[in-house]
Amino acid sequence: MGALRRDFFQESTLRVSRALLGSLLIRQEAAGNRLAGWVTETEAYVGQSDLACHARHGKTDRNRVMWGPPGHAYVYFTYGMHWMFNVVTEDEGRPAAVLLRAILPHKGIEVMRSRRNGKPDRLLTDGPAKLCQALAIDDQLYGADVCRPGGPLWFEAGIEVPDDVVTKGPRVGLNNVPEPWHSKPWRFRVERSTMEDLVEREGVS
DNA sequence: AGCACGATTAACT
DNA sequence: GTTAATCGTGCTC
Repeated sequence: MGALRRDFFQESTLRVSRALLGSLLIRQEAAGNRLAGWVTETEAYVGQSDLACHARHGKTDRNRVMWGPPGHAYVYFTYGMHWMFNVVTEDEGRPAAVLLRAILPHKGIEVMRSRRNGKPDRLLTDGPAKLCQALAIDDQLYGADVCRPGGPLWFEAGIEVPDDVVTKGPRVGLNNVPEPWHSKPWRFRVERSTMEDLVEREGVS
């Protein structure tokens, strides 16, 4: 299984968003914990013209990493309590990123349970802030290179997800975003149970 | 300097 | 279905 390289992310954000489904997100902590999960939900945020994208106001201290080279982590804090994790896409100078919205836990589930305060397993990583809590992703990982296996965070090629089980729909949580951006079908999702079936079929232990 | 609001979550009716 | 929690960010004055 190969790690996803920078050229994987230096691509159309919509294609990267779709292609990340089924890949394995790996979090290696300094303390020694190795956590991992299969990506089951993403959203694409595409440049300054996309009025849902944080790049819409131009480059700021918070979003500057989106203007940098692809394959780096854009981590931000919101609602006064939650962290969100994105991967920067497209060519350097073009601000765009994919938001990681959900994963299916694979390794380190005990650690995830404790971080998530003993919540039921199906609620451990089924939201963008939940997966950040479970994987201990916060501002320390701002700008981290996710193309370095053995670093704090990277992706490996995982399970192939066929088109007929992928749901495309509008991005969620965009309260004051005008059309047409509000309704662009830039959210990509696989049902948890479907992902479990695909994993089992693949015979991954 | 002040203010409205957020790429959410959990708890509640 | 509704709503509080909680504070950094970016906009307006």
